Amino acid sequence: MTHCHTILEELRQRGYRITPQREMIIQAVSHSPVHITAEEVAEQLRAHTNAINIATIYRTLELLWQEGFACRNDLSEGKIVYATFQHGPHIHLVCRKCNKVIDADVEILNSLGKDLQRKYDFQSDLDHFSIFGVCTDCQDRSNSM
Amino acid sequence: MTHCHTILEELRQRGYRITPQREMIIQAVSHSPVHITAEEVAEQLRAHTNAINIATIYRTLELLWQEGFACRNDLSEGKIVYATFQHGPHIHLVCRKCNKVIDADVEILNSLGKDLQRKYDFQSDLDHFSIFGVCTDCQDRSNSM
DNA sequence: TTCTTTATTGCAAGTACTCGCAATAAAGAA
DNA sequence: TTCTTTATTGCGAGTACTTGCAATAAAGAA
Repeated sequence: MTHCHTILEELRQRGYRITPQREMIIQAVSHSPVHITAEEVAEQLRAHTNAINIATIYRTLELLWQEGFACRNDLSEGKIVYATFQHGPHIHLVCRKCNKVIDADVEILNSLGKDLQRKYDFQSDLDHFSIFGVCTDCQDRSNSM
Repeated sequence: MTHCHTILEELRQRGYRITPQREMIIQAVSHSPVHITAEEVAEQLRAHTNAINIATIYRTLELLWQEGFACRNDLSEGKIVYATFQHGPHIHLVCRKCNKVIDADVEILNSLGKDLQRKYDFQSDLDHFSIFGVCTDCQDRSNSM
């Protein structure tokens, strides 16, 4: 609740307009305990109203990402997932062979973030981050073939 | 030339079949000096033959990625780009505000790769890697608003 | 060389997402 | 409160990519 309102207030202050559609979409994303897709937001909202267009949902999710209120991850499932930063930062190690996702510790990225800031003055989004590669099981599998 | 044949030979040894389509697609990708999209591969191949279906191109690019012969990057331009490892590893710092892409040094990721290997036995694809964030210019722009 | 197996292709339909444009409505001004 | 400006929405069309399935053809066996 509080979190939603913080985002809405910040958006207003940055000159964006607060519409009922945006309120509902932000509520849905920031209350979701897990990453959520645009289609899942749409499903949730259809319970309350059938008056929100899917294009608006895509646009709002893009906005939340661009303004730094949400992360946006391609988990190689054919869909992009979004989440607000309510639920603690983490890294996804995504296996490109079996699509398994391992959640890793953020600490591992601390020094990288600082290096990128220092060397390139680039403020990197490392809080919810995906790294592709090959997991243990799939490494073994290809060795034994 | 040599590079193509290495990939083809390796694929055959892993039990994949070598078709004229795959040969042409691999040639196109591995000779491209820059990242290339599926549609760009199709354009190039249309010069030689008009007999390759776009679905085959997508499938072959996916295969090259899964088997570790190509990288696959979402540069947030609405298209996915591919490249083989001919042209030296690098990192893309992609600005989520203005979509600018800064090429960074790979060395910056060396310790991360080792950490992920050690802690999670995860073999990460860090050779052509994208990191989203906000570039210098866009940081300044949002501070002054 | 011919046969057999089955991976791969092409096609057409489907899904995820984007974009241009006219209509609507938020937010500040009067 | 009403007016004005212009960001935002909904719609429909378009793009990027995926998938199921029958037909084709690569690769090893005979």
